[in-house]
Amino acid sequence: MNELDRPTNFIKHIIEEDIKTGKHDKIVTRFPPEPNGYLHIGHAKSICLNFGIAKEFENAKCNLRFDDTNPVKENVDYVKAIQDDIKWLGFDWENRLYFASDYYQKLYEYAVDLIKQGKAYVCSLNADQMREYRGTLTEPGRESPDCNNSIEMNLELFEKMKNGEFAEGEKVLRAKIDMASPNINMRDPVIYRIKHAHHHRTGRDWLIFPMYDFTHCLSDMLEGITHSLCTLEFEDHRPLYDWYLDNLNTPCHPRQIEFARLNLTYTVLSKRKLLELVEEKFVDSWDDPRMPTLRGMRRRGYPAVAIRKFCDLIGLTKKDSCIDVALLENCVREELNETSLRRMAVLDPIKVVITNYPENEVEYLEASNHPKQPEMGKRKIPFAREIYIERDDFMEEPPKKFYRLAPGAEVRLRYGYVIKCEKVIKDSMTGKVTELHCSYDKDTKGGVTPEGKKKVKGIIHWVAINHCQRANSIKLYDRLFTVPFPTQDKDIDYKTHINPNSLSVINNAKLEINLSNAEVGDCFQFERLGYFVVTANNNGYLEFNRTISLRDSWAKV
RNA sequence: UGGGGAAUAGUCUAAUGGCAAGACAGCGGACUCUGACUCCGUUAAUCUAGGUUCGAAUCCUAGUUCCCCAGCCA
Repeated sequence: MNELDRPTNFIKHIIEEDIKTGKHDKIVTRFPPEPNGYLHIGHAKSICLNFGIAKEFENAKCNLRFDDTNPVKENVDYVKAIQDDIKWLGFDWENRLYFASDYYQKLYEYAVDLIKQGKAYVCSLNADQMREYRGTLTEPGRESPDCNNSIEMNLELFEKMKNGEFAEGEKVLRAKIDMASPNINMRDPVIYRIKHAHHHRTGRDWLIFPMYDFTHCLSDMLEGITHSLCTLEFEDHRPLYDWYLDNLNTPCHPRQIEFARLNLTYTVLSKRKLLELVEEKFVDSWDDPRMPTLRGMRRRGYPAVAIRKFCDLIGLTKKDSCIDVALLENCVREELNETSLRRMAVLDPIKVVITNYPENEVEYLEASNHPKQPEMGKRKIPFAREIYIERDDFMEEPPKKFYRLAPGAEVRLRYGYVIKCEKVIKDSMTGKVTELHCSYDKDTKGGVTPEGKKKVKGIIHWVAINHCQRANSIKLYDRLFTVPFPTQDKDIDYKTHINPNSLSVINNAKLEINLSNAEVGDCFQFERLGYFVVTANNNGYLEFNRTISLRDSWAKV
């Protein structure tokens, strides 16, 4: 590690220190998703952190562990999708795939141990009563009527819970800690609850399920996790995390460290809200390219490496923060700029006839696949008398500094000739411009400016009408919300800020012919427009998503 | 108003008692067969008030603001 690429954050400092002092000679982290939803960019922060530590430090590993302790919310589809997303992001848990449900038997035994020590009891209070007994933020709670029952009775009742002899909600197992604790998590928290539900891995073998706090610390311990990294809201669960480990006979005691979760401008990142967007049809699905899910971003065309780069750049602290989505977009552009082949495409075509160019002639102009990377090669583009240009690249009454085409004005066709607009033809009914007649200067081919002629500043993209490929659909995506902080005002539903123009579909785009054999997943830069990914090509039936536009300093003025 | 956390340019992150630095965003310019990319320049910050110290973003005291916690969710 040299000075420059030393990725430093407070957690890595702690780990470095733990290695230096000999507290640990190997490091184990874990990424612990609950399989009840799809992964989003916020999870990517945690994945990059945990797996990044495993990559960065010697003798370090990161486990993937599904935190599957709530059978009613979880299912195998999520389990599969999550693994798929992590692989796509570029990380590997090798043979260390674990499930909290694998530990159910051991967890049960630990719970029995707690009962035998007189530190856990079966409680008959129902949910409402328990809430009442718990007290409030400012008032202490009251002890459960069951908290002094005998160990024998508790063992027997817990056994019955396990055997399905009680209905859901009838009993719970609770830790006996302190009903007057200022930390509400310590007021005799629930350890096990009854759920007569089908679990995606254990089926009906278990009818009682351990709660997060109990499960998580013990799973960490069983796997020999050294540093258990989680988000800030678990900070006041740490005393409970430690309590379970301190009160059970365990070979190690992982350290929980909390960091701030990711927030991004112009988006929402809570599973609940994302689910709402899907269910209420604001987007098509979890993998809609407007979603901040990893699947959505993947479909949108975001490269995994760009997301990893982003996660490196944003840093890691305990401060609540909101990252400007422009930083993510910058990472995407930076990566795509390096790797994408250049092509030409006209999204909103207007016909141009080059009146002094011979009819029926076709010539093939040479164009480079990447202006800065000659090793990416060249290709030929057919040019003829009739072409399409972008409607935006012509203005009848251009403002100052408009470098493109206008009546009497000259512009260069990218990789081709300089043309001059001689005549504008309009629809007599609507007044809409339907066609432009231009002349070309044959001495200007391929970027040449003849001696004594003034250099033309404007350069526009084009395709030849009879030698192009239609794009059946190009989806243009924009930010999902119109305001940077959609959830900021608690009195206004964040969904009122949804951008009505977050998706527009173009059905009449014309592509350079070289795109006709593009393959699904290929990314291209359409020159002057943006980066586009191929989402379908069925014998010339072509579809694209626009991943992101190019920066456009003209649009600003 | 109980407990737990956090405060550095517009945003995010460094600086661990010794020149407040970097990225993104913004602005200006150069370059350019992409109004892209690249390059150069530039605006802009230590929550407040005291204290310790030759010296404080950093240590101490008091305050202010913001976030989290009362699921048999994670």
